[in-house]
Amino acid sequence: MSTKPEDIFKNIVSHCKEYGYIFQSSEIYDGLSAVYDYAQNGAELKKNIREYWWKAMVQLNENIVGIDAAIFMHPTTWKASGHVDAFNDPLIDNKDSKKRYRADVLIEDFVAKIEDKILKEIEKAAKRFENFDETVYRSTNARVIEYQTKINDINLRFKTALNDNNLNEIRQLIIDCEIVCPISGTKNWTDVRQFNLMFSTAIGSVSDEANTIYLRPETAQGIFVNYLNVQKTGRMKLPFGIAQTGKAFRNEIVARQFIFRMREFEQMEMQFFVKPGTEMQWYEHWKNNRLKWHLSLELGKHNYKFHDHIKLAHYANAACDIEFQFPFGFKELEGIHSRTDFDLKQHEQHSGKKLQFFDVEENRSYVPYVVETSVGLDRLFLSILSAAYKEEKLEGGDSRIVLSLPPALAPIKVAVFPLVKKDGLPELAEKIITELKYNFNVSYDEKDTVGKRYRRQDAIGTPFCVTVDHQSLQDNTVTVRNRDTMNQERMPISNLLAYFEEKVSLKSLLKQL
RNA sequence: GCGGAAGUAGCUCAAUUGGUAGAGCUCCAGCCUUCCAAGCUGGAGGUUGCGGGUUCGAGACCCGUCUUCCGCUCCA
Repeated sequence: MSTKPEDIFKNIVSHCKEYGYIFQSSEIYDGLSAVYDYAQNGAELKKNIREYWWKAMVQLNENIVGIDAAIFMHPTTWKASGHVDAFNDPLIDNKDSKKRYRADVLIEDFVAKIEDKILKEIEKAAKRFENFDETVYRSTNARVIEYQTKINDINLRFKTALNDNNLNEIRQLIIDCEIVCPISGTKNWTDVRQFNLMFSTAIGSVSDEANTIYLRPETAQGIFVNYLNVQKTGRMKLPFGIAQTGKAFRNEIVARQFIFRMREFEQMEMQFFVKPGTEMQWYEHWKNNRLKWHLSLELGKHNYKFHDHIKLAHYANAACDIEFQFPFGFKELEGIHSRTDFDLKQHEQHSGKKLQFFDVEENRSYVPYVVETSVGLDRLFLSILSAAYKEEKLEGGDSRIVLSLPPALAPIKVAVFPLVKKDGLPELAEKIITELKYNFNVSYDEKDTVGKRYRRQDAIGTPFCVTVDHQSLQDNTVTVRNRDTMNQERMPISNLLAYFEEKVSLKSLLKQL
């Protein structure tokens, strides 16, 4: 087992498979690229993370409610959000420089270059002639006319090709224009390919273009389209938030790094609706609040940092990421964006419905501003797992692999062992299991030496092991072994429930917030 | 998507020039009865990712394909 930093990530990925956390999707059919399944332990951990987030957002904040909107949404939703137009780019690669370009941008840049030439001609002419009339010049100068004709031809072909979705024609246009790659200077182009970031499918049993719907690329729009419904039926007043967890789907060009970037993934988002003008104050509030939530997991303060966006998306007036130090470097974990009133206004326009809030104090209606917190559940899962994964060297040359998961998030909270498989010890252990199983996920193991059983539980991150020995039969006490310290403590069986309740429940995490 | 590398048991890896697919760990059934892995016996587990080709013979060589890793590229 190597401890070189570049190997740690590989080891974590293997560990995930070997101990039932994450399997590749459809593995028996050679797998499906960038799609993964959560296994028996992974599903528990993921569920616990989701629950912690949900309680921190919804249960602890009186003015935040949660919804569960459908993955299928009316197609117009994605026109309004900008996903249909903004993310359907025809792409082309130069085979020599290996650089990728948007085919439409290459053509537009080429057209812009010709237009520059026309402008230069006009500039020169304007200096030469008095009483210069640009319109006349444009319609009479042979060179300008030639340029303009070329532009018109290109634009016509380009427009037709786009409308017909004729990717071959777009490529031919690039070749005919003799457009070269600015890096390699060659015209050695691949085919033009369309990358649709959204997955589409057909609703209804008869396939028909009009029935195309998309699998949502983000959960946020499910919140925006329900803004008014929730505000009215929940009698919500600004500022208030709507939270949601759920699957989203993106047809990534390159999806890699295990579960960090998957085609199907789960988001945990909260859209916080505020009075315009107060958004920066709430933006700061949620930045701090969300970082505090992450730090409560005690995975190391040094593993987190803010990354402010300098280049903002079209809908935002402030944005930052909370980044986490993954084994492959600092990467985005959660985004906090001040989205202005962009989304609600877009939906107002496309739906024709007013999505406003009546402010009693000001006696007027307005479209609220939105501050968004959006965290990837799968990335959060990976961050927790990779921080928890430890290859320890113990005294005496021993080593062990332990997942030091936050106890409240561990898939199994307590394992119960009979020290030996006889003398009535298994029976007493089973009795303890029965007492604990209504409160916690518990596990029983009687196979192999007790030391081996401890290691097995360490590997899946079980925070506590209870061992029943011969003394237990006499005085009803057992030993409780701590995963991280490996220390043992003897206590009465009757104390176990309260002891574990304090150590492994979400309550202790929530109280830190 | 491009370039490079890889794919053999659940895991980690062997298999000389192309010549009978193996080990350790894990797992299962027992033995032992032990508070921190690696004691003993037995057992299960493989069309060598998949498909084709060359060959008397392919885990190895060739072609295709799928998946993974690294770099580039893209990223709401």
